[in-house]
Order: sequence, then C-alpha cells, then structure tokens
Amino acid sequence: MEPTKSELEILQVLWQHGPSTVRFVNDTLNEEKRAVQYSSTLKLMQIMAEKGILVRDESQMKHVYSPAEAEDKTKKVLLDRFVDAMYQGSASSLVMQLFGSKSTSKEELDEIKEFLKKLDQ
Amino acid sequence: MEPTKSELEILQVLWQHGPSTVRFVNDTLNEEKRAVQYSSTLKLMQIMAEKGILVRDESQMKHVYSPAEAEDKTKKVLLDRFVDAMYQGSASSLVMQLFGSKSTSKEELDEIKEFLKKLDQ
DNA sequence: TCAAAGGTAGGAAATTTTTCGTACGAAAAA
DNA sequence: TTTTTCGTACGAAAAATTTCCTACCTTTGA
Repeated sequence: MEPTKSELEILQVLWQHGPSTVRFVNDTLNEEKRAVQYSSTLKLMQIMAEKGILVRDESQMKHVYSPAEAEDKTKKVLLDRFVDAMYQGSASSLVMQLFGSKSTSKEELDEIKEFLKKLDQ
Repeated sequence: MEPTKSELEILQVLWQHGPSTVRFVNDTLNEEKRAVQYSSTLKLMQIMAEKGILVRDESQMKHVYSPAEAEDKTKKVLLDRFVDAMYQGSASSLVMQLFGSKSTSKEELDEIKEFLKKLDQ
C-alpha cells in the first residue's frame, strides 16, 4: 500500500527505534519533526493498523506498534517507484543526478565503488 | 514549492515533451496514465501556474505552459528530499538499496562506474 | 479510597488535493 | 450568417488526508 506523507514520518520513527507505543512515537515526532497532538498520532497509527501498514500488540494496555513489512522491502518499493516516476526507470540517471551536484565525501564514494565492484562477481 | 502527486504527473509530461497546451497534456495523461477530464487537467495547470510551478504564454488563444524551474533543478530537490527522508541523507545507502536487489544491466553499471571515476578528478 | 495521570476509541471537523459541471467567448466549418 | 467545435474561467463538489475533541477505561500514587 501507499503510505502518505504523515504515515511515512511514523514509519521512520518505527524503523529507527523499533516497535513503539503511540506515546513514544508522538514524543519523537514532536522533538524531531513538528508539533502534533497525541490524539492525532494515535488516530493515524490506528488507521495505519487498519490498512495493514502496521501491526500492533494489544496484549498490554499500552499497545505496541510495528511496521507490517520489513523496512528494506518498503523502502525498495518506494525507491523503485521514485525511479520509475522521475527517471523513467533509469537507475543510472538517478545516480548521476545524485552525485552530479551534491558534494559527496570521498569515503562515501569509495564505499559505493567497492560495492559496485562486488556486484560484478 | 512542493508539487503534489498529480502535479508531478503534469510536470513529467512537460519535461518529456516540452512546452505544451492543456489539450496535449490531457491527451498524453489519458494515453499514458489514466482517464482524466479535460477540465480537471486545465484546473490543475491553472493552479500550478498560480503557485508559480508553471509559467504560461497567453499570447495565443491556446495557452502554452512550461515548467518554471529547470527539470534538473526540480528533480534534484525532490531527490535530495527523498534521500534525507528515507536514508537519513546517506546517498550511498540509497545506491546500495537501488542495486541490492534490482537487476541492473552491465551497461548501466559500467556507465555508473565510469561516471564515479571521473568524479575523482 | 479516590483523585490524577495516562491510555484507547470514535466521531467529526478542518485542510488539502482532485475532479468536474457549466458558462461563456473565439475560431472554424457549414 | 449560423452552427458547431474548441478554448479558458470559475465555482463548487468530492475525495483523501490530517487534526483534534470528547468519552470512557485502567493504572498509579497520595
């Protein structure tokens, strides 16, 4: 399914910190992103659970939510969609744009080269 | 500014085909994407012009619309935003995910390697 | 024991985005 | 000239997304 913008923010918190309560997610959003009411975050996470984007453990009073799909899988889908929409599916176009202007550290570049070398084998 | 999903579809048509009339954009959307009414496309492009995402030439009866910003610039902004949101700004993480599972042609990989090599100089 | 704090549920409102009906003018065709 | 076609403008409706108020229950601690 297609996470909305706000849903993505919540997913990011869960990806970074692991399964969490609404309270924790809400606090994190307020610290790291923007002011948002507890009940808004709650509602959104409930909706995401209904949609199947999140699963929740209700065995305790404080429900604990986790992403239903693996982080990598979800990101991959979104990335592929992005590449298709923006670069007609051409991954190399994306890479060139990515490094074309942005100053990337030498370490990062070396890391990528190393990675690409291994792909050949 | 932040193009919405539908606005991005329109930008893509303009990027691919150059400055165009509403009629042309609408036909293209209907062929390549999905059914949509002429007046919907018109309205959206008018809104985009108001927002400053598009500029239009009204000297003829058939107004001709173009993107206000260069394609590269807009894509770059969206890409950087995507990297920040999804990969905490780590371009290499993105690249690894990109090629981690997707089967990429050898030509494309070589192209990227060549590109990266040049970056060093 | 009982007030306070903190949790979920649900509905409704607000906002943003998208869609389209309709009016009306200009151009083209009959 | 008259009709038909094709264009823009505008407003409003519809749909999707986001926000938050309020009710009510459980736990905690005074």
